[in-house]
Amino acid sequence: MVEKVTIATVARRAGVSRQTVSNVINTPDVVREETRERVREAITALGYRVNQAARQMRTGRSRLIAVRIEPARDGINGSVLDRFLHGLTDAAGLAGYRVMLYTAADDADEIATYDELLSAYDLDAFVLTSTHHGDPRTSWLAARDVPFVTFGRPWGAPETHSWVDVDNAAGTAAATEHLLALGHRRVGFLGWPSGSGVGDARREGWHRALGSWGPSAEATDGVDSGASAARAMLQREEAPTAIVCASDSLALGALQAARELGRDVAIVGFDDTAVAQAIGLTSVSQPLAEAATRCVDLLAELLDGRAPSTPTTVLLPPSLVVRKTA
Amino acid sequence: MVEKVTIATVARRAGVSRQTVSNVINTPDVVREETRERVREAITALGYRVNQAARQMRTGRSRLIAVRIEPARDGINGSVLDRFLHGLTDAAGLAGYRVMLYTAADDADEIATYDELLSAYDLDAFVLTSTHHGDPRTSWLAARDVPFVTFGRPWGAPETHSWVDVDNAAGTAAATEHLLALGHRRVGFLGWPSGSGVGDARREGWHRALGSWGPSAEATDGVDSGASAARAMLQREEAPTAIVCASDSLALGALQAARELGRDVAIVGFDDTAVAQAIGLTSVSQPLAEAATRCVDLLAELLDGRAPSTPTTVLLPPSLVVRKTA
DNA sequence: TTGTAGGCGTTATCAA
DNA sequence: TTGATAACGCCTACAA
Repeated sequence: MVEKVTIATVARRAGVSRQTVSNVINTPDVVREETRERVREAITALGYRVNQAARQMRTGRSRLIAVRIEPARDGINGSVLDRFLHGLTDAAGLAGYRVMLYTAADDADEIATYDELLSAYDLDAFVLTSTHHGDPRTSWLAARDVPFVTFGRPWGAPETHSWVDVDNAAGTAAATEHLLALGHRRVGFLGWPSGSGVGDARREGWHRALGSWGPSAEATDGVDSGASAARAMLQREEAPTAIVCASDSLALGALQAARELGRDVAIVGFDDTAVAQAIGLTSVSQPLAEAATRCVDLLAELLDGRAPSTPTTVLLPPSLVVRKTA
Repeated sequence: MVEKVTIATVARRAGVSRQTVSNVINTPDVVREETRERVREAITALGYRVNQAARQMRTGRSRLIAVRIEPARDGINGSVLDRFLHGLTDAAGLAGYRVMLYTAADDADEIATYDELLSAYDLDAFVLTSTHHGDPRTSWLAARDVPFVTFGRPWGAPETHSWVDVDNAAGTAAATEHLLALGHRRVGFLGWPSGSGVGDARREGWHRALGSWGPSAEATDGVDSGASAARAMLQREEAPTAIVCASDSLALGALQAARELGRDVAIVGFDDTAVAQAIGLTSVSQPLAEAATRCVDLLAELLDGRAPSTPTTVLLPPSLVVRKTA
């Protein structure tokens, strides 16, 4: 084991007090240039690094942010969170923060975890994903003045906190416009049952781009339910020649239905998951790495106390990845 | 902000000294039952929780373990790590540890990160994934007496540390036996170029179950390269009627090739990724949650100093998920 | 079995 | 501009 290098070691080597070393690290401009240089040399020569635990004891801040890792329920859509997490870890590292993971079975469980993480580890902030209507997590955190941002807007709630989200409606709108440009006129929509925020926005984008209501159907997320809903839609009169779907799972189902029926239907999915890449499904892609970076930016603002009085909101445009199915 | 509850608050409320409270927490058997109960009541009544930073200052241990989150390079295989991470976070939580994430561009970068995490956060241990031949990470950690386990055996290196791995050969062997039981006699193998440890083991399992060498081909991982390798294999004389693949990506490629050629070929993939689930691909599934749990078990052993003198190794059997393609 | 004293490495406060 | 001192919350050693 290497001899532990503390601020005292550095101070001795540079011939200054510990406090001066601390100042060089935290408030460099208050130290005379010459002294500062001497201390910096000592720091690099000794390979000194601030001990976070000790710093945390004094400052009450841990430079740790927490995010929940959800089980990949669907499998297909699981990798979305994965990519977001990677981006978050990268961006946080650049800003001098580390990411801690936790799991939770539901909202109540998650709130209990906040409580524990906060008192045991002095967590600096949280990043919440999968926001939804009536989300109890944000108000719990807000009531305790715990800094946080959400990836996903506060559905149905007042915008009292900063958030980052992807413009879901713009995504399906772009998909619809792409299909219209290809010459399709009867562009259908295969979405989730209404009430889910994200799902409603995706339907809304399709409707807006179409300028009217085309054929549409609802199905819970999944390949099989998507297939049967698509089958029904394709067997109606005035069946669509193209379908915009709320997810890659639904799109995959639609693809199966079209194939079974021997119909040539253009299909666009959402999320650009691995499945889409693998089978050549045209899909709407969320800028997850950028979303993660923006989350960290907002968090850093909050933590540095330089946050504007009104919460910042960031709406990122998705992009359409055109492949073989449309 | 709620008033901070420290060990002193608890001591005051229970009418004992701080030391007694500490004993109740860390060495309960040394405290008289009656006192212990009184202290415990105070702890729950006040909602007291040990402050990890302060504890860490004294003990030098952080109850934090770190694991690298890799970018989902392939997309298809990316979710494997995701599921492992989720299991790890769960298991670690149960054992009183938290998981910290980091990213790294390559082995050297990862080693630099170890150094930083160790001195700044006093990390207790690391979980390494994606072990490979000539892996410099394990020796770096071992040289510094840093506790770690690997998910993946030490390919080509002496077994000087504990590891958990999935029996890759058993997976492809089970796939091959399944195909033989279905009546196939010419069972081929589509794998990665030799030299990759995991890939070689998967080929070996196929060979072992077959009892001889059948038709085989090599391709770098990916749908397209898998498709062209499979196409070539299927166009040879004595073409296989079934193919065991080293990954779902390759399997997907093989599926495409078979369809193009109008051939009815049974296909089995590896990893049971989202793609396999979505398209009904029969695939070998790794018990990732269990692998994660075992990693935490081994780590806990190491950290509690109750590790056996020889490293423990755990080899988990994968299972075959039979779907439509075989 | 319980209590007292001291120190882990850092930074805030205040004095020089 | 720099330095001395105290304190963050906890645990180890030792004394009672």
